[in-house]
Amino acid sequence: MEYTKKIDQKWQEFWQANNTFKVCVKNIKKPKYYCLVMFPYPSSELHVGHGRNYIIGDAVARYKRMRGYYVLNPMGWDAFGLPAENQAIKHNIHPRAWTLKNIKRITQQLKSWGISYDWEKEIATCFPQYYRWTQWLFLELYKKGLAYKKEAPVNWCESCKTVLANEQVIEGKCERCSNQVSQRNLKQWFFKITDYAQRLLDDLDKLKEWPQRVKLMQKNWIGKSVGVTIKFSVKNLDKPLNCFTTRVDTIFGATFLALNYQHPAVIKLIDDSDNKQEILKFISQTKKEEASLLRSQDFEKKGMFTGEFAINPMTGAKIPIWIANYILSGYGTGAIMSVPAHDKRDFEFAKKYQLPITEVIKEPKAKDQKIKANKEEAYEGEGNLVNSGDFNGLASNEAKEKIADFMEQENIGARETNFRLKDWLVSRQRYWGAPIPILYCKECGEVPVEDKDLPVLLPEVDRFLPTGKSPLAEDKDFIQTKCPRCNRPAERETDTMDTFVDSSWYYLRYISPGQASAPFVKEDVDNWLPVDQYIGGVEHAILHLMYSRFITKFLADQKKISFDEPFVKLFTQGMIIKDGAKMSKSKGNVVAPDYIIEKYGADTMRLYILFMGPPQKEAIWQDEALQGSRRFLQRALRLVDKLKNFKEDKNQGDKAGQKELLLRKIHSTISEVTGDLEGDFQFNTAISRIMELVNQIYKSIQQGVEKEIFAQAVDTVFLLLSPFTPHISEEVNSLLGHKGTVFNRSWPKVDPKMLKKDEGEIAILINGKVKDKMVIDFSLSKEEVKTKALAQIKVKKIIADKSPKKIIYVKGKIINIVI
RNA sequence: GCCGCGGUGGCGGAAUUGGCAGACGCGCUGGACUUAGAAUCCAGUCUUGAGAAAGGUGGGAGUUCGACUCUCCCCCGCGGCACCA
Repeated sequence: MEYTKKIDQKWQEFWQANNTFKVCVKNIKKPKYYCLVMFPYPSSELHVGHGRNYIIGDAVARYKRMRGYYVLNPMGWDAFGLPAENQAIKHNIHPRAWTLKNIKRITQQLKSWGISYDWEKEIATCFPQYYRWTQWLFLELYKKGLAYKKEAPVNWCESCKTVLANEQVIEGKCERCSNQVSQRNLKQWFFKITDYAQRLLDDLDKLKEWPQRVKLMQKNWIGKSVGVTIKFSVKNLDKPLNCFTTRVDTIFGATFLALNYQHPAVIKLIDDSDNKQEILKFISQTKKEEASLLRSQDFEKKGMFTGEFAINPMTGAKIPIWIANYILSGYGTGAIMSVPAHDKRDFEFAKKYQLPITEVIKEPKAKDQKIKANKEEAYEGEGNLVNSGDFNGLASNEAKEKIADFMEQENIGARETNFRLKDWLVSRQRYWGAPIPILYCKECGEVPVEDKDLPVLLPEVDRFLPTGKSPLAEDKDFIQTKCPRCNRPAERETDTMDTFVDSSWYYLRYISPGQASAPFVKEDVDNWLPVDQYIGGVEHAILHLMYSRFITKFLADQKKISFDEPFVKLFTQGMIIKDGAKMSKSKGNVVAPDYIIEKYGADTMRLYILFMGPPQKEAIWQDEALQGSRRFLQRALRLVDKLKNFKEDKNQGDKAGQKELLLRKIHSTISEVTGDLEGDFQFNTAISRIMELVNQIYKSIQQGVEKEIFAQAVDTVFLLLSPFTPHISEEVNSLLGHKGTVFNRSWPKVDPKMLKKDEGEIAILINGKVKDKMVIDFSLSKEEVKTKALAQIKVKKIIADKSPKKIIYVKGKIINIVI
């Protein structure tokens, strides 16, 4: 039997005609399994580098189905957003036309790969029937005070005349044109994800089946810090200066304060300063430097003394207040206490400006010469307190608590928790997104669009090129409307929403994609979610996966759904590398899947992609290695022909126990392949074990074996292969006389009797080195095995007159003789 | 700088409650079949060595009867964050 494109087509048509993968959400007859692959941006056609994602997902979905689950495997399009828009601009067509063209093309590609989607569940975020509910979500958040507008600095690319999402700023430069990105203050919409910071952090522990590194990345991104905010009183200020620290144990070493130039107290502090003009000059210079965002590498710490002093509340010392360019405005209070002896940044600054350095922590086990008498570097570790009044001698940990207690008692400080996580900026001054459903009325101010007036349709505009203002702002018909409260003229918000808002809830929509009266049906969503297996690239570890968790928690709080984590199990696949780089169009190293499918068939490509290496690690594409998969499939298919023409030689008998050998191999293969798939989707080893089984079948038929067992072996091979090579497996399944689709058959079962071994080969080690091997009965005792081993000729020769000191026997594996 | 992941033949990669390193595949070498090629089949393929044998999982130490696997130190590569007080 020859594997041709016709087989692919035949079975793809069969699946479509028979609705093989259609799921009726209301009718769950078996345990459900929601398998979800992150939906793509349809901004270009797919290459094999993209393919890995969908092929892994498909293998999982097909396998789970054969394991008896009712599997939902949907697909849709993250169709709004900058990537699609940028491509459309580049090709000078409307983003909608470009997007729809790509959707059509990618759909055809996915179908040609034999991906088993239930296409009736298809969604696209750019259609009004979808984004109507994205707008609904915005309004739900708005009603709860979790969507709000404020002025904030955003990333701005002057060449593209647009704001950029954080993820589009790569090393301070615009992803598209490599221009340096600057910061601008604009009035923007935010979602208050910070309200959920603690829960997003705590619930990471619930996600037992997420990769550790993704959880760590989220943890670092949330960046929780526990510490104390200390009040430093200043003579000329009516309010004290608050400084947050995680190292309150070092307070006695705080020898100056440092403020960001934007700190509200700065104006007052420098008001009477002799060199006010100089300070103002310094501030404007700092501002300029900060806007460049390119300050990471050769950033030089600079600062100026304000002329004012604060009082260290513990020592009572007068300490100078500085403005410094290394203090962040957006974190803590924008002011810090500087402890140069125990913070390397403060140390560097103090050295430069000759500020006092007071050591207050002694490194516990440090040798005397290592103690920073020479003050060449800051000691940032913990230790015991010195020069710290009543707290001398305490260990850092204990001191932190005691000093915090003391400060709270004396009202000079209070315990506080800070997060690095910032609120989520969701507005974009771009065309291709869901309009933000807000209007502005002269009388009533900011007014949400009424639910009955949704969707706020994205208008057709002629010019959607970015200018810095939303293209919607040029459409008078769009802007002008009436206030639903007072019926007076009002204007619409012209910004659109970040595409990550669209994708923060799409997994809920698949359950009832056509639902017109609600975003989803609670009962159905509760039945089908959370997603059992989510599959996608690690590049979404923080953004999309954090936003989705946030939105799910919010909807759970509103009792719209009954679960508060969207994805039970997460799998992040590695990229495909070719010629030393990630496969991408811009690098010119893409491999077109269409060509491979045309030449070798979809299953060859699928098998190769799964066989390349562990799916969670990056894999290197080698054109020649593809031949191996092809060769293997042909070799396996030749068995089907051999089986058809097989004449069992009854006279030959069971040479060398082939019957038992092959039966054992069948069952051990089933067991191992199943183990590989139940584990962390080790497709590569699963496939290699099936290859071994095929090799064994060839050996066995050469030796002579019963036809029945030969047939069973062939059937097993193609059953085990079916999640990977569905077209070929369907074809063989029907050739072997089974009716209908192979995916209605169940996964082969292991006979545990076939795994047990009564005898086998073990290695004989002498002093830990393998010297010989022997076949033994596993029921033999240690003594019997020892006697047998010592009787081996080779062993005798090596041991000679020496006597064994110790013998270790590991049943079924090794015997080690120590001499 | 901090955090995380990784380092095994010519190549992709197997093997970890410590127990025969290199499964499976690619490539390569030799042979069979063939007018010839393709395809297929057989044998070989970690290194040194004719062989016996010895060495070998980034480097160095350690624990152990036994270490790719565990501990400590170091080197290299990749990814994330990057002045978060």
